[in-house]
Amino acid sequence: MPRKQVGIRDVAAEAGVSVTTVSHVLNDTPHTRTSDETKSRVREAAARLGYHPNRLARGLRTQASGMVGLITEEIATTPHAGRIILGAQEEASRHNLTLAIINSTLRHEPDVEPSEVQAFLDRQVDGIIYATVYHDEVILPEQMHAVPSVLIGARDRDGEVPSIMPDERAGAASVIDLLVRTGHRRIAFAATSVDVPATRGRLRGYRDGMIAAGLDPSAHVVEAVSEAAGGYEATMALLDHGRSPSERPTAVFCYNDRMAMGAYRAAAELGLSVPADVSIVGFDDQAPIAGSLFPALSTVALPHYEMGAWAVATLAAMIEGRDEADAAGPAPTLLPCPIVERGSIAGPAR
Amino acid sequence: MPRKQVGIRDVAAEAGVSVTTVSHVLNDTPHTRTSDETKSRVREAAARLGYHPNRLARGLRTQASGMVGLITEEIATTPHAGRIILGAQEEASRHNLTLAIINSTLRHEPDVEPSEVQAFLDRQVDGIIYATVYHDEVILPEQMHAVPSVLIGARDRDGEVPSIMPDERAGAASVIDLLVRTGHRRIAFAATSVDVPATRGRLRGYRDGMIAAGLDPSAHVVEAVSEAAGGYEATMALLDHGRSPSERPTAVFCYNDRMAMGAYRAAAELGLSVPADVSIVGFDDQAPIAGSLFPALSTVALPHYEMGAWAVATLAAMIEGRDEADAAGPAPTLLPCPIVERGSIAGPAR
DNA sequence: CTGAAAGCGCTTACAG
DNA sequence: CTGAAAGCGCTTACAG
Repeated sequence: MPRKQVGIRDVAAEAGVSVTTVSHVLNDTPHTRTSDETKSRVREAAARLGYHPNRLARGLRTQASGMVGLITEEIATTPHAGRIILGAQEEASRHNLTLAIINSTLRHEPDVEPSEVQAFLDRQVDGIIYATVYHDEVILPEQMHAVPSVLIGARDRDGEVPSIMPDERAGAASVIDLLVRTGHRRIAFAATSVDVPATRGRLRGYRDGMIAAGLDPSAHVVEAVSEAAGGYEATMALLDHGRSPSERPTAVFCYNDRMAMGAYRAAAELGLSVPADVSIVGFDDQAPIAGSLFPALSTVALPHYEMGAWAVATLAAMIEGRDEADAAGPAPTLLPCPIVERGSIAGPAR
Repeated sequence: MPRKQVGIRDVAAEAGVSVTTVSHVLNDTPHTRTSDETKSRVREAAARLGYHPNRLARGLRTQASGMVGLITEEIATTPHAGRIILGAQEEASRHNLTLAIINSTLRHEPDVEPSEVQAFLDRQVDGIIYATVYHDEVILPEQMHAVPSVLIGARDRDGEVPSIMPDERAGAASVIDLLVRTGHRRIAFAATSVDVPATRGRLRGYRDGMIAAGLDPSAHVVEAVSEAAGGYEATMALLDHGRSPSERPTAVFCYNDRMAMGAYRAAAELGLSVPADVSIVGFDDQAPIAGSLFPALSTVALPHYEMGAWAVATLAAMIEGRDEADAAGPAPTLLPCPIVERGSIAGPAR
């Protein structure tokens, strides 16, 4: 191992050509003719020396660092963030881009902190992704327009930056449709009341599904906190409200998997078996929960990986000035939330 | 907003000084005298123009990119990875370093893939972190020694790279000690048999704790798969083995939180209340589970955030050539696994 | 088909 | 106390 890093000059010397030629050969520069013999001399010299171009130097010269910056809001509190990062990273690798990450602490004002954007701009990133799962809208700082940018999980208030969100509404509607097709008619919704896009989208989807099936969309809706405890309470209220079995819901759609976890407990305490006596579905496909419940929970998955990948792919298109760049447009792109069927749905007991 | 990025030359012109002076003033270069009047002229000019030094150019010149690379193995499958990243990122910010991330797919050979290391080297990172949670030992590629490196969750077989691991053994022993002090004597271990550091460490810790209390370390150990289903089976076997209540374990220490989830279900089916009839403890403090169970699960936390932060802090020390760098030494540093007490431990029923 | 030279935006001996 | 100049390692018109 040579102690000093080998540079393009070393390769040129080794191959007996100029650095210009080395650069052209190694980069396959278009509109450049080099004899095959020279080409292979250069390639062999580079290989022999173990030459790897310095991306910093190249970036400085080409004004393109080959880096994209991902600002994640509260990666700490969202266990999903990992999959967004994974999707972004893998897509970045495909485009030969490097992904840098900065975590942003959650702020109460719905606007992105300039200092984190600036840190990336100082590094000459070619693009910036801002990922949030909490806001409807976000106000981007001026600086973010200096470079191609995309938004995950929020809409740009000014409508200038492409954004992507899960289609929670369609996801919820599709799982209601599945329950209907499985034979259920009294389908309850263990809802929650925090005013974020997810709560509204899932409620709308539930209503869409019920109405499409000709069912009453408000007869079996109960609100509770979006935790296991809330799911327990909501399900208790739903299934044990002094109702006769003939008017009791046969399926409970829970706002999220944590609530579904509470719903399982409520069912168990009421002596109801899942899914024989009551079907339960969740939302989120949250890593350890959905697969660890018994029976395993049927739920609706959030396309985190896909959103991360979409963000980088869109950025890459914008960076390369391709047409897809504008195709995104100001309205948020919606990504489907697929149903993950496991074992918690069955036809209603007759 | 000026369309062209403002450079040090613009600041020099605006302030009426040379770029040398601008650089000295803005970097507070030691052994350099500049009149206060000039200093403030420069600073004002920089502020007025909104000047931010190009880190790429600075990196090229100083041979220090200010970037550290984190290679995470299978971030996808380990929900914990997020906290490692968070710890690394926040510590990096403290050192004015930028964190870049590459995901590495899990390989069967216990050695790090060179191409991912090379990708970072090409970017002139100042240091590399390789994070794994699966291996005992890892064989690092030659190239990784070109730059300061640290290992998370694995030991360097060659003993050259500092590494950090959770002290699973001490963590397990401490929670057994807690159960003993709470009055338990028949403490079972729902173990698992995969041969990784975590299984061995937790088993040893369990034995340490039992022996320290003068109890039989093998009377109540059952092995099962490390999932909820395994925890259910193990707990069933442990609590319902045709034993009389007087010889039944009063506490079950589960290999991980997922198994604890199954243990809860087993207890419920046996009509045993947690923690009145049986105390249950887990390990991992896995995000949605531990807090979502009822009662909330007492468990042992893995120091993911701390390992990420330690890695960057150690790297920073090595980069700056400080003494702490060598203090780490070849033996893995062990980080404590703190007990997180929630509601699943109580004194044994008399 | 190949190369000399300028320049990306900084920092840093060195000179004055 | 301040500045002219070299150079980090590349790419890219441009010339031959």
